[in-house]
Amino acid sequence: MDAKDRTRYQRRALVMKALAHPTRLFLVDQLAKGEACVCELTALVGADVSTVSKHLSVLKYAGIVRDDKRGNQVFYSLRVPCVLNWYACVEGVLEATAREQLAAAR
Amino acid sequence: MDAKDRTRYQRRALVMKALAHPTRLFLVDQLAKGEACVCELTALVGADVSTVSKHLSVLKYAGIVRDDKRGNQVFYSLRVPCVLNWYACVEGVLEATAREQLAAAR
DNA sequence: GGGCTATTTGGTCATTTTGCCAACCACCCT
DNA sequence: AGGGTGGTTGGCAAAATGACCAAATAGCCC
Repeated sequence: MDAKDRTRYQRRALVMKALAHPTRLFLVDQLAKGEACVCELTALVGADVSTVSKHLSVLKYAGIVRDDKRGNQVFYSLRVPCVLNWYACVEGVLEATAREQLAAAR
Repeated sequence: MDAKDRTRYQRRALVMKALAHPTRLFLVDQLAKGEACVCELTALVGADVSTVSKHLSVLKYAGIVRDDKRGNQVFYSLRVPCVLNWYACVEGVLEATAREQLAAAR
């Protein structure tokens, strides 16, 4: 892995890292239904506003969501919906694991 | 986000976290070409064997790779190839970001 | 058995990540 | 201007991660 590879994988990892947190996955899931303001998302998550705001800024920095300030509030929306396709794969991983554990226990 | 949601997103995050590291992304990329033993992967990564071994165990725990001990060495292979499809999306995110930054700088 | 190679595990330390609070900024309204 | 609401930022303590070394384990080969 030379220097060029390293920066390439680091950039990719930045995007993955942004999705490597339960709250942020939840936020993406909510935004899949349509844009929402920080206040709505905060209520749904059930954490401090500042916490949710920081999670959103991580997603934004990674390029996954976009923000749009309208009047008093900021609306976030998905910029790259293709991440939603990952869920099927993730569920596949989890199911395969569950199945395997069952088989091992038998 | 109730307790049930939380455990669901935590399980998903476990899979995402496993891929949220440059070295582990590199390992998955290598394994996409076919199985490889820890010694080969260690040489490719260029880090301590123990470090690579731990990265592989993270991937294994997440259910992304599988290990197979044959004689003296352990061969790892991809268990869920669908993660390879994510790269296109990640690259899409990165390209969109790059394009947008160019536009902003203009 | 003894030595050798391949891999995992335990321990330690430095770095990063998270979450909350408090303070601050931006916008709206009167 | 002054007050209220909605968000972001800075700071800090707690928790999680990552990398290396050293030690332990497992499977050859002689």
